[in-house]
Amino acid sequence: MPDGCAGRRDGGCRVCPVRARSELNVLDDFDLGTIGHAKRRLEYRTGEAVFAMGDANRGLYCLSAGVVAVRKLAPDGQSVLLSLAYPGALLGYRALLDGGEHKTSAETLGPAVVCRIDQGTISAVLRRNPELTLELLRRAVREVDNAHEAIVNHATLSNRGRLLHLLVDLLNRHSRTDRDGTLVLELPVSRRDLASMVGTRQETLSRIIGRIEEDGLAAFSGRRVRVPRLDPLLRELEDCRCG
Amino acid sequence: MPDGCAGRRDGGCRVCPVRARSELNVLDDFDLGTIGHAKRRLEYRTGEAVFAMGDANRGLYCLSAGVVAVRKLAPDGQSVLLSLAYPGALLGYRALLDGGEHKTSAETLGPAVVCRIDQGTISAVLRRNPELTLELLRRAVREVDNAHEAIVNHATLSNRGRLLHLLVDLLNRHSRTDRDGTLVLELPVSRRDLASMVGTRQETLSRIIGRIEEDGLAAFSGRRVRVPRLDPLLRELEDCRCG
DNA sequence: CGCCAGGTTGATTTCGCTCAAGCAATGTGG
DNA sequence: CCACATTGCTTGAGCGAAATCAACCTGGCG
Repeated sequence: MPDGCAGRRDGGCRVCPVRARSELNVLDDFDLGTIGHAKRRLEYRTGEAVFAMGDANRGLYCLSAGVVAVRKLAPDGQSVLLSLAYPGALLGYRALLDGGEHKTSAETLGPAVVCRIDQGTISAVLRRNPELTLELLRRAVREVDNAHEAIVNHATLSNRGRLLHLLVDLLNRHSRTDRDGTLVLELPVSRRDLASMVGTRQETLSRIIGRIEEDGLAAFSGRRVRVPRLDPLLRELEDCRCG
Repeated sequence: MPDGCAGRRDGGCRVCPVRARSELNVLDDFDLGTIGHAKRRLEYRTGEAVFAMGDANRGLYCLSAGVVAVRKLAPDGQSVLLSLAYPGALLGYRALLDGGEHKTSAETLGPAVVCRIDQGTISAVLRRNPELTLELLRRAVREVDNAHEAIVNHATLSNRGRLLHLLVDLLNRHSRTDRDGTLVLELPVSRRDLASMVGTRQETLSRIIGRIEEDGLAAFSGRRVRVPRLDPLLRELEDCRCG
């Protein structure tokens, strides 16, 4: 089981420390009790699908522990990794709102725990709490902004620039500092997925990584990345943007 | 002045045929009266900015007539055309919601009329109408989906494929059928912007257009595009996707 | 031991970018 | 009314980056 005691039966959502980080934290005790009763706690192993593109909406998912990849399948079969979700993230809210099928798929990248709140319950709670709607709206707005930024990055940065950008993001998200001050990052994804996020082929990615290592910006070894100094990385990024 | 009698003083928003197509159509007469009083009708000429990236939020904009380009300025100065807005579209709702600066700019592509509802008024109306929040949420969700689709297209389609895709979109949006059955499309944007939407340089775009003309799929002449048959265009698009 | 998935490396080719010139339409000032 | 600049678009030549195809590691596993 992954770390985090979230989603346990005892106390339900009311005391769930992960839930408190999600948009659901605007709910009062009553509604938390309601969804705490109605929710189902689901445990996944690596690589399982929480939902898949084309699936009918079955409610709202609250990621309690683990990391989930949000992908979209292109008509030609190849998949594009759109984003990573971490504990506290709500998944499937888009399909919930337009009542249609999921337009993305969510797949665990490691052991994970997800709580599902069935459609009837969450709809009722939503109707009772405009606050929650507003919070979801803010979330959606952030997501639009992120997507726009991704589009702009894709249009203006080089492959190398995008990889560096992604690295900085991931470093901010989950890196620890070694005793000698180097940042250590455990990549949550495979090379293939990494390439998909950067928007290139895995072979090309491999070469880019090689060049980054030559430049001494970072050292890759399997899924472990060691970054001795963050500054040169950021400086490089600035150069990519403005040059 | 562009076509459409929308946004006139007489009757205010209540009778505005354009407003009825926007998310504001969930409001009742009372609230429509409120915003009808508070709104200001703004007339723009070609190429003027409704708001610019970095501007403080000044309320919600309802596009009444004309076409508006939504852009994002990259740090290096080049601009990326993210989407086009048509009458009935609400603009600036994202900055309104997170209370921060505009993260995109909106610029008229021709003479246009926009109604601005100041922040105080629209905020009050929003508080009173969870319906409207929900409607905006649906809108935001659609926008996320669109952005995701754009990302996937960018990752999987060729330049030619993306241009064809864009053409089909634009044909659906505003083309008229000639007497001999050919579709005639008046492009709302310059070559430069077209290139930005496709994600390429204008020179490259020019060559792609040349090849499309050679293949007899469409004839470009300035901003006028004539498409004799839609089917082969769609077939090509399918090929681009699956091949 | 052989197999296999995930990853790297190499050789080749294709594609799109850059720089540069050309061209048509439009505007401007003398 | 004409010389001249400006703008928007097209065309061309050369080059560099990345896709493609293919071979080759390397570690895990039956």
